[in-house]
Amino acid sequence: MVLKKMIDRYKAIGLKMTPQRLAILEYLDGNREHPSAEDIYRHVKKRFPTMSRATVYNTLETLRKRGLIMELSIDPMKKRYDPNIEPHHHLICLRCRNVLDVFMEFDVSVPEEARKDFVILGNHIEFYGLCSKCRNASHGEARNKEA
Amino acid sequence: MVLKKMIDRYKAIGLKMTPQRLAILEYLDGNREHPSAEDIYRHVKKRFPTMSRATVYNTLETLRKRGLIMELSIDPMKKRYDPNIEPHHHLICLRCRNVLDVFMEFDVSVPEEARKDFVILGNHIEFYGLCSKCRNASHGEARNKEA
DNA sequence: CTGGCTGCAAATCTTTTGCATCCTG
DNA sequence: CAGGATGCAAAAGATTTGCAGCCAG
Repeated sequence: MVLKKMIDRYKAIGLKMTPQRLAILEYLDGNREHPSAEDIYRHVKKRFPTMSRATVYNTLETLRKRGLIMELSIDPMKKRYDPNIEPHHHLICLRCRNVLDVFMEFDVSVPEEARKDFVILGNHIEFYGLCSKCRNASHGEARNKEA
Repeated sequence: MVLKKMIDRYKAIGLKMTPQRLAILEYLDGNREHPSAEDIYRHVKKRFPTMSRATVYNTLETLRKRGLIMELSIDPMKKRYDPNIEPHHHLICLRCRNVLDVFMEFDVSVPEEARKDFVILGNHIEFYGLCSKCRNASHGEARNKEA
């Protein structure tokens, strides 16, 4: 269970565990939907009516800074978050913006000369295309404006 | 000259060429800075004081839909645009968010079974790290909040 | 107890939209 | 001269910030 590990790490760093944060951590645990801050807010607010966006944003930023979650630039309009911090890549549906994980390693080393003056610390591959739902539907499901 | 080609294509599609749009196209022509809408707005406004953001956003969206420019999700906070529509990848500085082009091809094919139900139309690799400026400076240059 | 956390509100930044007017083709 | 384009203002969406009060450690 990743959640317990997260909580332990969380406390180990000296952060306080509040019920609000626990709810956020629980929601993120094992979540494969790459939710946005708003997604998270809407979800946790159900059981936590007093929850505020500020708390969600604060918590996400804290988790990100401590390396417990990853911030994704997959969506042009908003940040999305991934609780899976192991290096992996993504399949992104151009139509509905759903995101699937790709757990594979690729050899994408950039030759010395091409990266002169630039220290490469990691990489991330976005594969873009159409998920099965959107592929079979020339209508609906769309959350963006490809055209 | 890419600009002339852009203008020709622009007209060929049946779009009207206005001085404002020409200014935007000129600014984008050969631009390697991967500017945001605001960057473009600020620049063209200098010579075109009446220029409005709406015009910039309208034009960028039109260009994108017609495939004359690419919209990049490189920056978590805003869209950035690339007039170079040939497939290529990017080196992204985590500190100052500057972006360098990488004109290389990589073999990143995803095995059939791994992409079942997902039609892959393309890919884009983000290499993240530190540019030379930021590498040598533990201060300044920062446009974001890595920590 | 105390510093970090919460939540509300206000502010900021990016992008979109409505609409009257303008101007390219 | 028609329909697309412009520009202004207002709205919407995403995120940040200020601050008083709260609570986990």
